[in-house]
Amino acid sequence: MKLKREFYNRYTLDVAKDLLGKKLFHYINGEKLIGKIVEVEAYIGEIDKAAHCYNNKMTKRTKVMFGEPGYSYVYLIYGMYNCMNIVTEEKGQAAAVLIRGIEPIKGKNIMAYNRYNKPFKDLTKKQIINLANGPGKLSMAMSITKEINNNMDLCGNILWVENSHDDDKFEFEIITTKRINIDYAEEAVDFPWRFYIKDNIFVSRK
DNA sequence: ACATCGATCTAC
DNA sequence: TAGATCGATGTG
Repeated sequence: MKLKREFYNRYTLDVAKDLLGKKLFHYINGEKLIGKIVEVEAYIGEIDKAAHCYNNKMTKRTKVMFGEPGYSYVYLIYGMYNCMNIVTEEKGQAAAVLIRGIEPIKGKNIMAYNRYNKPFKDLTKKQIINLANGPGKLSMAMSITKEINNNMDLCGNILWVENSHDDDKFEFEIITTKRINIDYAEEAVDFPWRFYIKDNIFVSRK
């Protein structure tokens, strides 16, 4: 079932943990690309020097994070890669969850072409692992770009998240760590706001 | 107008 | 471990 807005309208750390194991959908060119979310990070504007919206700084780019929960925040990083976030908490509270890793479920052949320009069956074991185990990689694999997918309502029919009965069958343990590549963020460097599924091979790093 | 830099990835 | 690569942002 598609997650409703109420799911996202909660404390960001809870949303982040609860997104693990859920499935990210992107309907594009008549095909459904699906990946299980295995790694996330939380960003909360008010107190978090690592967040683009730190100190509730609203710019053209960060505006979406101040809006309704359940919208996408997709931005370009290092001039080359897209990163996808999901806006959380009530309107006016700037916060989001960065999706950092997915396990490819459906549309694997398209993902393989998006990443390596060849069919899934020709991928090496290493390339399969590297299909979507990072925020830039998963955006490329799932054809998510800021031009098309930023500020998109996840309660719509293009980009959304679902839970399923399958999820209940698989118990998993959540590992909590510091976030990655935010060395500039002073005390926020140590916030334990990264979460991932223990032992899942599609997590970006242990 | 212009300088700076990044919630990354890849190849060396 | 360094280089790619460019839009957003801040400053003047």
